Amino acid sequence: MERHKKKIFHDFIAERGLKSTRQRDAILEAFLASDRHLSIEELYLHLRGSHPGIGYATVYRTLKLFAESGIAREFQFGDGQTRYEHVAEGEHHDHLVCVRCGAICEFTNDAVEEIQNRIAAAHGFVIQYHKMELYGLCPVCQQ
Amino acid sequence: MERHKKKIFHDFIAERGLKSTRQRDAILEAFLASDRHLSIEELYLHLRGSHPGIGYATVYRTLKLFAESGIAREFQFGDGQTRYEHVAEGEHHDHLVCVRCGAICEFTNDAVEEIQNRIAAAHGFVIQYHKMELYGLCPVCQQ
DNA sequence: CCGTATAGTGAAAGTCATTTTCAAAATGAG
DNA sequence: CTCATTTTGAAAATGACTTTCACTATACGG
Repeated sequence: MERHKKKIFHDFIAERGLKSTRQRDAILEAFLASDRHLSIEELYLHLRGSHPGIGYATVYRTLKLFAESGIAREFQFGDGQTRYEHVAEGEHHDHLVCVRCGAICEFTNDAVEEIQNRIAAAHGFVIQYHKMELYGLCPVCQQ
Repeated sequence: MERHKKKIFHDFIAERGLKSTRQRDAILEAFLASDRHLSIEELYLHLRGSHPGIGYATVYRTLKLFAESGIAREFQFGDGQTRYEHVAEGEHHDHLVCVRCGAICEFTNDAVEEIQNRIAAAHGFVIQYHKMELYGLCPVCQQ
């Protein structure tokens, strides 16, 4: 899976005539090894340990490339920071977000996909993707 | 309905020991008379016509109060601006967003509420609210 | 290997939406 | 009306990103 994503990204790089650099590899490595739903700042701080000298701007630019290549997806949960999560081919999931501690939990639900299609049809939209987020208190924060 | 929202807001103001000012009234008026899903900038520009002199900061501050009082809800659709929409008591709706022209269309669906409860129960969350957004092409943008 | 065109990098400056600061003005309880 | 308190507008500050720019690294054609 990780090997697969690396290949996807390298193919993407090659296809666009971009170059493979130690920074991009380091960031890809860190991203794949990371928790899902990392913010750029979190990833940047994480990287500083093993690869000092990698700049903020490079992390931003590289994460954008990940998103374009399809191995990552941008996400915003209202805390003002963009987060990037891993994308598994063919799998779609949605999120539960704890309003107190910020914990993010994933779930998949087929019924959601079905509803989406019904609603889209009713309004004449051609859907490309959807987001569903449930906000509330996680088990821990309920005390 | 609008009268009702004004009352809710004034009660909220009173309850918190805040003051009622001409600016807040003007902004409330403009907000209630507006299209739904207005960004702060749009509302600000709209207000400049009838109430020049109202500052950007005041519009921001006041919209936040609307959200706190429950008559408005903050929303982000990935275009970098926060939008505020009217909240009708007891009614919840979700959105269809056109990825090309930015048109926002509302829909309500009871099945969504039911799914939400099932998923929340499965993960031990106590849900406070949810967001569901379907992104795609609106009928016009499909050509 | 090596030269070179081209892309990438880091630091710092620039954006842009939103927030805060602060001195002056308005509100409203008494 | 008085005065503590809240608001306000303008401008400065913030914070998350983006761009700029001079310098460096990559990779393809010899």
